[in-house]
Amino acid sequence: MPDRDSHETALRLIETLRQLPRYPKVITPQELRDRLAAHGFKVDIRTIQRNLNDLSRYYPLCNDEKKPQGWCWMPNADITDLPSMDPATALAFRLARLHLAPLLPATLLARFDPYLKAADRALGDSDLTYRWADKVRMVPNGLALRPPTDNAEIIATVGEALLRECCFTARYRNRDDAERAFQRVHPLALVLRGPALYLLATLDDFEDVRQLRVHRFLSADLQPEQPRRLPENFDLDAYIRKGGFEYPEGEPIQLVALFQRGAARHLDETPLSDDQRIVDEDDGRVRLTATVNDTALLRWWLLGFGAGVEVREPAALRAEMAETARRMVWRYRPA
Amino acid sequence: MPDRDSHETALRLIETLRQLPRYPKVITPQELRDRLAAHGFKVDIRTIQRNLNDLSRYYPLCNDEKKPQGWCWMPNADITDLPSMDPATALAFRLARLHLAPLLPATLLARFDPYLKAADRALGDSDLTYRWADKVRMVPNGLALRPPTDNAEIIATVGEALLRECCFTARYRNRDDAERAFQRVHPLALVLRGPALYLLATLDDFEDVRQLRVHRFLSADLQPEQPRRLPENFDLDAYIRKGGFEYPEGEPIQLVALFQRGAARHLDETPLSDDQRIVDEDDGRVRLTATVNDTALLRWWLLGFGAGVEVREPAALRAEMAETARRMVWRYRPA
DNA sequence: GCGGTAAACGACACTCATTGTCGCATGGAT
DNA sequence: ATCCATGCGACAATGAGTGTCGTTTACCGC
Repeated sequence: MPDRDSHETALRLIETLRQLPRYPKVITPQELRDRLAAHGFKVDIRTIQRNLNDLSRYYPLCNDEKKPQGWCWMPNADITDLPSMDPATALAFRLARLHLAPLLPATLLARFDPYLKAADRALGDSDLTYRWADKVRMVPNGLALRPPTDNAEIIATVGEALLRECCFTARYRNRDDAERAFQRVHPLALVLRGPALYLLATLDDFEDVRQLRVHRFLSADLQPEQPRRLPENFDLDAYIRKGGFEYPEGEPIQLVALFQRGAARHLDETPLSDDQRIVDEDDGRVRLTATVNDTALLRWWLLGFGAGVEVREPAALRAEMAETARRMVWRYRPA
Repeated sequence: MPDRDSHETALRLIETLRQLPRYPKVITPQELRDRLAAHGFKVDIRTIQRNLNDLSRYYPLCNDEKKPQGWCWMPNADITDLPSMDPATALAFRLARLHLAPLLPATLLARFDPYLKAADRALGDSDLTYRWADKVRMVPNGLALRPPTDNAEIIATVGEALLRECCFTARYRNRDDAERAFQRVHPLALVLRGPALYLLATLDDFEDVRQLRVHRFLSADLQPEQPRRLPENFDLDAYIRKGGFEYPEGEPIQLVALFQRGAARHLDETPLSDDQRIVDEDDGRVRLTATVNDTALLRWWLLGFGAGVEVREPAALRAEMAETARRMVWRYRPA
């Protein structure tokens, strides 16, 4: 792309900044030369050395003082977005952060911090001294469970192995605290259930698909040379649908239930299904009709209303609720 | 910052790209000159005009053909991160997206798309043809309610008014479908409850704080000149704590409950509280002890287990659960 | 329709930032 | 100790980027 007014230098410098990895990883000027050449920038190594030194005066770059220099962004370098973040996106990040705080492992959540900082900066730039902190909140509508503590490196390794479709070696702590070591973990998929992160994988030479809690790994080391083995006919969606994670997908049913008016209020605004209908009853309750899947979660959700709901149809579900209620009473029978 | 080897041009071009807003907004070369000058780059307007034309050959920029040209990034322009996204962050975005899909209004969720694209690109760059799509899933651990449909412009306007602490005019549809018009909405805070987004605001000349469902706004127009009025002694946290959103914060209690073993399994890994303890009982159940807040959500969560849980302490809560169970049975009494 | 104003743009010459080359210093490996 | 690769200072060449100026274009008020 050599032309008059091409700003080739500027474009190359931007590409240089893009190619630089963040701290733990580094890149040598030689490698950088190849990468840039692949993007159409053919320059001398000397120029790249100079550029890196120059750029490091304006951006938080650093290099290990090794012989083939390894350059990288400093670990806490701010993120610069092109185009930079607009207020609406900044708001989305703020709100997302509120939602995610109890849902994502802490180390993954921390990955968003530079973006949140970018959001604040994007706002601060335009003479708005204001901060979101005083202006957005979340009111939990579920019980806040503590997300498991985790290890940043291990999650990163597992994610990278999954991505690169290679194995990793690992030590793992069982539910009963027994420690096991695996020579080859063949990662198949990551599954989130609430805040819990599961890895589906086959182990060593075995064929069966196992669920491993990511936060139970004690160590994980990438084996880039060891390609992952994929079991024949593995179908992630089918695995989940069939109940691999305790929540098998149920059949669609036509739910009819009577709610106390207050209890069902927010159903108006966040409906259960697209075809949901709510009509007033004579006794002050409301009748909800909706097509939903017949799952354990549905029961759990209905039970949460306590005596605030009465299932009318289907009859089987009504019977089940009634039976559950009787067993609850029995639980609390006087001794 | 004029110096030998300063790469002043390149730095200025990067800053130019940063200052360019995304599509609906535009910036004129004149304004750009002032902005750049504020960052220490003093150049002729002619140069900026040239730069913009040059840059638009390499980046998706466009200008309305108005007389003072308005330049901007094209609406679907990809995001370039400096430093670019690493695989672990890309993974975090993927997982976050899974969590957020049912929680954020669609138009806010869409704000993340460029970042997800950047994530894919970051991976694709390093010869990994691989896509996350087949490898990450979420298993919902709550009933999936439909997030309300919303309007991108209205959310953006509300967010911006909140941020800039100015009013906006609006038309609003009440719960009972009556339409109201407000000359001045004074935005105080945004509150998320599940997927529902509420604006706390005072209206026109009134002093009382109202809750407005953002997705019920029919229109919203920013009034940048009209500064927001803040009621005296408004305390967002206090407002929520006192039950402004139906979930008043309860007193800490010492919960003791017996769970069926299977039901409590995941409590091991995502505890209720930091001091939670779980011990086996003789009858095959487990005894959970934890300090939690005595809230409606707690009841709702406990009820969800149906007969799978028995609250032992505190006595008041036990009595309440027992009473609820009796009323449930009564609900389902044979006609 | 018409003149006035402001912005955009083409042309051009100047200059200095950027680059490749070369030579020397440094440091690790054989 | 020697060799090789790398980093870096110096320097000269050149051409990219800049300000200036003059012309063209579009818009606005009268």
